[in-house]
Amino acid sequence: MNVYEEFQWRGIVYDATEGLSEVLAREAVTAYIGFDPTASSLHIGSLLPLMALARLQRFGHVPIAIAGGGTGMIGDPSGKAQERALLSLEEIERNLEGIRPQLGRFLDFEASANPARIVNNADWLAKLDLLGFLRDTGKYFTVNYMLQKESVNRRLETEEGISFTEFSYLLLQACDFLELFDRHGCTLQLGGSDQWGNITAGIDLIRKVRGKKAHGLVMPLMTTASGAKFGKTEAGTVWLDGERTSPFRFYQFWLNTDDRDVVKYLKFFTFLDQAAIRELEAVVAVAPERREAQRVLAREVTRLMHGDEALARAERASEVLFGQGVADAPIEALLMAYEDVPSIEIDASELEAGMRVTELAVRAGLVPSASQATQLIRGGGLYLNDARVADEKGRVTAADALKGWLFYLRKGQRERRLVKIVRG
RNA sequence: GGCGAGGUUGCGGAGCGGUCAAACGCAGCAGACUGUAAAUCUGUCGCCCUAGCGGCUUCGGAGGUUCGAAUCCUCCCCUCGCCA
Repeated sequence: MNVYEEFQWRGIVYDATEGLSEVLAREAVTAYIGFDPTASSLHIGSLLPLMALARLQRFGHVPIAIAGGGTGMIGDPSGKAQERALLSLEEIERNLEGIRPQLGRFLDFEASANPARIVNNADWLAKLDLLGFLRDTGKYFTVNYMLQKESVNRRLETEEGISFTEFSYLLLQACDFLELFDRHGCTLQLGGSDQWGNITAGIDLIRKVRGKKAHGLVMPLMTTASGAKFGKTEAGTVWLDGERTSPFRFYQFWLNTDDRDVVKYLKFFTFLDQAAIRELEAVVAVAPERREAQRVLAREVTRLMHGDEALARAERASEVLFGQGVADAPIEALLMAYEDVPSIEIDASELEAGMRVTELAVRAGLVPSASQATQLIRGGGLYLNDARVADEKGRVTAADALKGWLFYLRKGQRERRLVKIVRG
């Protein structure tokens, strides 16, 4: 099996250029994907392309990840209904620093035959001079061609329109592809399906300027069966950065995958082979309540992203918090959970006179204000140490804490906070 | 440039002098049911608190009329149609 077939059975080929399948079967190809430095961490929306690079490398091809320091200065209009605010240079630099190690996690730079690379397109885009750019690149593209690109066309129909800046984005990404073709013999670009226009622009440029054939492959945009945005939870975006989204949360996110999506996700986000996934699929069909597939998915992806140790902790914390009942849990288990669940500390002295439950919930970060805590309690959605809080005016003291030192707060089923009492 | 329609709470979309923090749908949050699922049903859904026929800030912007304006008037800004 070659990578293309691998991609196909996994369902990640949304569209590809003619002949790509043959090329991938025949030779080792250098391929790239660009990542935008719009935040200091990637989120799980980037997981699919990251995995695609990793798979390519496993099949002997050479992966290049572009950290878009140059394109990030302009802003990709693809998939965006509105013009975006420009990022400052410092922001971009900071974001790149956060993103680089995340890219590295999926790639092997030591492979002797096909080591991966990370490059920053600012290295060449920043050096372009306007006149040179207009003559060397601009001349190869008609405005007519650019207007036909969906990303541009859609924006032409909006009230806001599209700035010349973002309109030009297409050409920059085309330059990237040409540059990587020249520097590293890169002949394949991958991306989300919204990138098709940008990718084909690069292919066209390479053909016109170098007379060579390059390829593109785009992957489906992530959607969930319930129609909600993929990667968003009550708590917000699911980031790859463990500081932003703890491994515990990350693990929980995958564990909560809809039955209808789980097989798809296993194909997308794990290295499990066809047979293993088919087996899990069968379990989902016969005994969905076991959530075996979700468990495996959560385990695989968490391990990949955060490592074995963090995975073990996330699993244990999950067991304690979702298992038999926190009140009966052994102290070591609680301590362990304390490490992984969002938590705060409060001083024992603050509890002497009794603290309002509502304030405790606010302090723990479970709700933004006492008002909302009150509403939550009225709706029956706030739990203290696994018991529903009934009195919105109730107070707690150290005597109410588990083992005398821990409060376990819960909002509904999934949002949890721990509050540790410290003396000092 | 002329004529017409319009800008409402995350989105969509009612309201057109008081009873409007503003119908309804979606999204969100919580409850029931369950499998830490989906679907469904229920509640909630501007912000705050000492939770009350409570306070504060909203209906493109600025003024004005009125006891009282999202609703009326004036000017301005911005969209969308049609005509030129």
